[in-house]
Amino acid sequence: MARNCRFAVAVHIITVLATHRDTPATSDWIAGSVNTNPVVVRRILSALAKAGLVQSQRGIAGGSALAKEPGAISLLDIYRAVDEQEAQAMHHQPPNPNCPVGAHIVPVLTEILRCAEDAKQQELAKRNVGDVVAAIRHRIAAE
Amino acid sequence: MARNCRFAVAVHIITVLATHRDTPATSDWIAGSVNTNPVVVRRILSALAKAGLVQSQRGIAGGSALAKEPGAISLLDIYRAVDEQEAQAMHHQPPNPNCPVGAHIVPVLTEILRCAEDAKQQELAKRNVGDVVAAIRHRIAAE
DNA sequence: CTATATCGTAACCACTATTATTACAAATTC
DNA sequence: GAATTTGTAATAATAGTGGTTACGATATAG
Repeated sequence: MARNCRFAVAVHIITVLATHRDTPATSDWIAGSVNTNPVVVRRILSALAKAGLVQSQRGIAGGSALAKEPGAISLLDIYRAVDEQEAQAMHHQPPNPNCPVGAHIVPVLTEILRCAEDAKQQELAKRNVGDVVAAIRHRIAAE
Repeated sequence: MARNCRFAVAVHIITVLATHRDTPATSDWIAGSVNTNPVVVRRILSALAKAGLVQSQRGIAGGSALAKEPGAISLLDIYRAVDEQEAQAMHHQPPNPNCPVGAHIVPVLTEILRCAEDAKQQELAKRNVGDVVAAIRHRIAAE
C-alpha cells in the first residue's frame, strides 16, 4: 500500500466534480466512484481547496464543487496541490566531502533532477481537466 | 529512510568509476565516498552490471570499472537500471465501473502519466556521465 | 432551538518500499 | 592454501501511504 496514488485520486475527484456541476458532491458519494474511504477523499479535497481548485461547504446540503472552470485547472495545478514529495531523492547521508566527487556531486545532481522534474511538470501543464472530461466522454461514445 | 535515493547513489558510483579509470574500485572504497554501506554499493553495482554499464570482478585485485566510455552512458541508462518503480501510481482499488468517470479514467490517466514520465526520461537522456564529470571538475576549478 | 448531515482533522493501524547491517558462499589472486 | 573481494540472502529499522474510527465544527431544515 506504499505507492503514491494521490494524483490519480485527485484527478478522479476533480473530474467527478467537473461532470456534476449542478449540485455539490459529498465526500461519501465521491468515495463511491473512486472506491475508497470518504476520509481519503476529504483529505485530498482539503489539499485541493488549499490550492484554490475546489470549494467545500459543511452542513446538511454541503459538499464540494469546482472553484474554477474545468478548462482553467491544469493537471499541473492538481499535481502541485497533492504531490509535494520528489520522486528521486538525494543521498540519505551527505557524501564524503574529502572525495572530490562526494564534495561536489550533490548540487550537480540536484540541478539535473530539477530539470527532469520540470520537463514532467511542463507535460502535465499542457493538459487541463476539460481535456480529461473530453477524453472520458470520447471513450464513452466509443463503447 | 523511505525516499528513493538509488539514482543519486548510482550516478555517484558511476562518476567515481569515471574519475578512477586506471584501477578497479572496491565497493568498500566507493562506499567511503558515498558514505554508506558497501553492500548498498554492491547492490547498485549489480543492477548497473545487469544493464551493461559496469563490470565487476571478484578476488584479491577485484573491484568494479566502467564497461563503456563515460560519454556513452546517459543518465537515462542509469535511471532505467536502478529505478524501475513509477513515481505516481494508479488507484489502489479499481474505481467503481458503474460511475462513468470511474469506468474510463484509468486508461486516460495512464496515458497522461506515461507522457509525463517520457518527458522526464528524455531530459535525463540529454546528459551523460561525461557531462557530470565535467560539471564536477568545473566546480572544483571554481573553488 | 434541535436534529441531522456534512466537512475537517487527529489518531491509529496495516502494509510496503527502502536502506543499513550481518553473514556467508563463490571467485580470484598471490 | 590464505587473503581479499564480490554477490546475495536474511533481517531489522525507518518512513510514507492509505484505510478506518472518532469527534468537534458548521450549516441547513423543520
